Amino acid sequence: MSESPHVTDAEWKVMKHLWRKAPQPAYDIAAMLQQSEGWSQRTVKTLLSRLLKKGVVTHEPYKNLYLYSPAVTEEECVLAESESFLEQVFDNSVGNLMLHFARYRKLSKEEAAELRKILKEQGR
Amino acid sequence: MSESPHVTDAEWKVMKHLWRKAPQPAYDIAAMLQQSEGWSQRTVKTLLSRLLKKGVVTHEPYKNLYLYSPAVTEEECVLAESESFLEQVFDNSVGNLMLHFARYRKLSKEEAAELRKILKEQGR
DNA sequence: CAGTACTGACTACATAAGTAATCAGTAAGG
DNA sequence: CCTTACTGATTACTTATGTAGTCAGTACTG
Repeated sequence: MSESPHVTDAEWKVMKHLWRKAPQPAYDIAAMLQQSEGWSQRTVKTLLSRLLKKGVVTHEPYKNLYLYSPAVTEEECVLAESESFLEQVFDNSVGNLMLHFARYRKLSKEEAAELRKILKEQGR
Repeated sequence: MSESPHVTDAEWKVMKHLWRKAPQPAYDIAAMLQQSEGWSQRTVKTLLSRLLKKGVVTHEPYKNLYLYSPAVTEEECVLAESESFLEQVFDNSVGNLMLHFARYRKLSKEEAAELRKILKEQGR
């Protein structure tokens, strides 16, 4: 089930739109991505078909077209992607990963506070 | 210079060996990866050539063969990979990334302490 | 009811990536 | 010196990915 087949970069962008709002007709999704990415409608259609085949999105007939929806939650995808990244780049060491990002990218005050809270909770 | 051309999953594994120890003859690298990944020597040679062409590794003649060395540091690659991951999956929000990993993966006491230190330093 | 404008299905095509075989050169062993 | 065992270079082949075109069906327009 959580066997998410790899979602590629381009496909990921499609998913972002679907997670934000679903169900949606291909047309609307294509329109957005045409704007943001400069892709042709065809390109978006192709990406949707591939995502369908991979089982990452579903569609239901609506009038004479289909309405697309995500079949996996964003959380699941983020998790899968994160795990593979963690493994490949940081040899599965969350510690190193966290240190890396803490060093290279500043957190906002709020984020830092939130993070401290989580650390504290995990503390005991 | 830091224009690291994308290093793929398979190539990344080769780099790990090179970062751990260099310079090394192709033979040694291939032997290790044959063990750990079950790849044929040919496969490793191919990966090395591609890395060479991308300029991510260099080689110097030694006797009748070449000794390979990384041309970019692990830090550089980790950084590049991390930036693109951060952007794709977390829309460039380090905060969200950190929260995600803090929630899904426990840190050891030492790591948590180290992280707190960094947070504190950044605090002011 | 004929034309227009969309839609999804299918097809296309170049480049990347994973995985490996063939080939020619050379150093070491007998 | 000839065979053997390696080496790097070149070539190969499959699947993935990015990007998009063609085609047949259908709903709205007039």
